[in-house]
Amino acid sequence: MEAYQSQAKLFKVLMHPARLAILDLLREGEECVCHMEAYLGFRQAYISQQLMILREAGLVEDRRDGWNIFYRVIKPEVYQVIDAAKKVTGEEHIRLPLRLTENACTCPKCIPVLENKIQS
Amino acid sequence: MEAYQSQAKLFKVLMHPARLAILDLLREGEECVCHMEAYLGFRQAYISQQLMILREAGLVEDRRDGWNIFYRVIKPEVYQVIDAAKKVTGEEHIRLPLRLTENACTCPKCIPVLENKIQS
DNA sequence: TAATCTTATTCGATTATTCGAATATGATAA
DNA sequence: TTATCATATTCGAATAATCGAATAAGATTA
Repeated sequence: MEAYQSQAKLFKVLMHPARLAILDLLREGEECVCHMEAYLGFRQAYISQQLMILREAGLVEDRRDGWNIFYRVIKPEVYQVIDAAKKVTGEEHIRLPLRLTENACTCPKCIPVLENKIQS
Repeated sequence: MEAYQSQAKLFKVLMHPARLAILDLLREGEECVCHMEAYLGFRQAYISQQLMILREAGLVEDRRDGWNIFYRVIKPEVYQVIDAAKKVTGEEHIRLPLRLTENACTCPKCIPVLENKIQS
């Protein structure tokens, strides 16, 4: 039965809507926490809590760049699990539009946009 | 965010070792409850509880045959989810040997064996 | 109908998860 | 070195999951 423990643990990590949303947001590459905050509409501390769980499960890793911390998925195989689950539930994949608002946060990905606005 | 609720619900069902073991046992077709009892070593009521959760999730269905009730998986796509999870956890698939003991229970699958013993 | 069989359900104590509020941490810029 | 920024952590109350024990349900045979 112990053979099923590690699988069960993975499913336990994936059983939460917010964590699934975060993983979906990271499909195309790393994002900083402030982006997740802006795009998903959760409080910062709440996102950080979910990221901690994903981190402890070994699914994501973080990297600091100046003031911001960027998260990326280090086990891309997890998307096969998620996509297979979508087939079971018969759910359409609704992709959130990235860059909802261009100045959602002040990370290096958004800063250039702000600077353009200031200069013009 | 509601888009992730049904996926999360599926993972919630799969996050339990006993339920994963039951699903694995049903890979090759239907089995009666007494078989699961004998092969998995759980109490009957416990197995029945887990089967109820699998049933309510729409993953399995039951069928009565005389005294026994046979369960079968009605969403075989769920095995793609489980197998994808195994790749993430890096776990070997340890298949339980079916028919551990031939007279584990008295369901129609085992009865012939018992009758042979009596006749000989 | 009564006895017997398999399976299902209910109850409840224990343990785990969720998530808001408050606060800590630690890098950075002045 | 102090203020400020993004992010992390801790705490705790509400809610949900787990699983043993007891018992119910419902088909079947005598």
